[in-house]
Amino acid sequence: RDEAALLAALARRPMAGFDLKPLYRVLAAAGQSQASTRDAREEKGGRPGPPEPLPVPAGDVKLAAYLLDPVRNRYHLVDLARQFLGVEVEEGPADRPADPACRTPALLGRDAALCARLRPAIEAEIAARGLERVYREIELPLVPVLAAMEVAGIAVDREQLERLGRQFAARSEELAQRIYELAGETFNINSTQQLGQVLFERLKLPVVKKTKTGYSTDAEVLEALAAEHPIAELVLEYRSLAKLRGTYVEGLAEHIGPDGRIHTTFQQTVAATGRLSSTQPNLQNIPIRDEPGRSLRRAFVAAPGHRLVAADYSQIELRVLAHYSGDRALHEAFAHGQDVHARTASEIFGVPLEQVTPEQRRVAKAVNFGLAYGQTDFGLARALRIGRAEAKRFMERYFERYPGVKRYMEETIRRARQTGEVTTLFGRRRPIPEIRHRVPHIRQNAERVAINTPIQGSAADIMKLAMIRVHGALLREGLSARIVLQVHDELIVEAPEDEVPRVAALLRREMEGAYRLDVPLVVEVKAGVNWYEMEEMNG
DNA sequence: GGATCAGCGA
DNA sequence: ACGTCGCTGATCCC
Repeated sequence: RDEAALLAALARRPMAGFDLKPLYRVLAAAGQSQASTRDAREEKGGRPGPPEPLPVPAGDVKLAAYLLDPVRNRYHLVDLARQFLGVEVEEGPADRPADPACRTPALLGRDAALCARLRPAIEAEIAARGLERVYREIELPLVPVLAAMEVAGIAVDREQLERLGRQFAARSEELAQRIYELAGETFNINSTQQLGQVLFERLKLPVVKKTKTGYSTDAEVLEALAAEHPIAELVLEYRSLAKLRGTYVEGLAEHIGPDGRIHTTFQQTVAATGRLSSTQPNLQNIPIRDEPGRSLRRAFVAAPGHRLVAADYSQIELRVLAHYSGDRALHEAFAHGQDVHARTASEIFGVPLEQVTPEQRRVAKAVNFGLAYGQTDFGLARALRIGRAEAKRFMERYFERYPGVKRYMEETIRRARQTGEVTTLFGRRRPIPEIRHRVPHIRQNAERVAINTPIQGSAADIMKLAMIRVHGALLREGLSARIVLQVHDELIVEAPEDEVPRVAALLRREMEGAYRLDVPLVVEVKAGVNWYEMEEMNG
């Protein structure tokens, strides 16, 4: 009653504050329940009008502080007060939202006052550092979008999840028994310590790699040991099933709400590059590469009468690289809609595009990927399991054929060394003080960060803009479809069946048009009743 | 509670 | 030293 009126009043007026997304989440949830009662009332009276969109926040000092220094591990009001106002205070409700004890009128008022004093100070710094656009045009407008996504959540088929859990458990049990037989004793396979004793002391297998504290038993090691002893392969499969059961089946089930949906939290001030992250649970790392992990995606479903529509940017990071570097060959590949990995294979192996073999393409793909991360010949050699000299030849060939890319990378490092930071397309900044470090491996690590951040960060800028556009367009066009997930280069929308064609077209239009690069942005759209089986909707 | 190891995604 | 950015679970030790 009073609360509903208060929320309605808040929802009408742009607000400034500290970490507004949780409040927006409350407002979005209130708006949603209001809309559903209104729809029920108007059931006989024709179509309901579009819902009132929440206003873009007028300011958020936490977001501003993140843009000023995206590498910090926290953005507490007390730290900002010290840094920008020179005042020393104890933590209040803004910094301890989970602690009801500090939610006193005095401290609530104090935090509000701190916030009000901080805003002009921090926003002046935002303007001075050229961060006005990324702040006003990206991060602030994104707040209501993320809040709406979190409130929407994604529907999960608990039965399906549990069915998979039972399958994983049965196979897991089978593997454990065979592992104990081969080991000659039972032990905790999940314990790296105990597993190390079994493999390297009891079975006397060769030690290929060590960790700080003992034997390494990671997948790379076990794959090498597979040639020596049959236990290794069994442990590998056991491990992957243990991962699926613990992290995904049980971990996800705990987060299914009374509405049958999982409502993740998108973190907007965590990733140093400007990406979002997802927690409680993380829905940005649901398995896809291999079965049976991939089958978990069958448990992510559309509500009855709905479909999931997934739209992903094709090769967005390489397109950003093409844009930044101006490299002719890379431009040409994208301008002509070529398969870039095949094109790269054709360049480095010196064969016509049509004669590229799958193996050559696989190698080229690894080179293309590694590039954006500043991978070395050593790393490429390990990834492809080839010799270092051969890897070095591939990389040299690559840079011969894409000289613009080489120039761009050298220039990026040079500028980073000069300024101590790198920036993205939208002017997002990341300081990299280590780029001048005298210890080579620290400096080289900084150089990789300098190469990767503008690429990953610009792709993040583009995706965030696209999310704002898609959310706005869905509301404007009076569609009921809603964005439910973002996975870095992919958006998942839940749409009523009859809206699917319009939503697919809208996603393509708004995502491809989010930003104008020197090469086209291309979006691939798929739809289905769950996140596993999706049919392409291109054309 | 925190460090370490491991493994999932883009 | 060797690939960027994240998050979570299990174990082990404090």
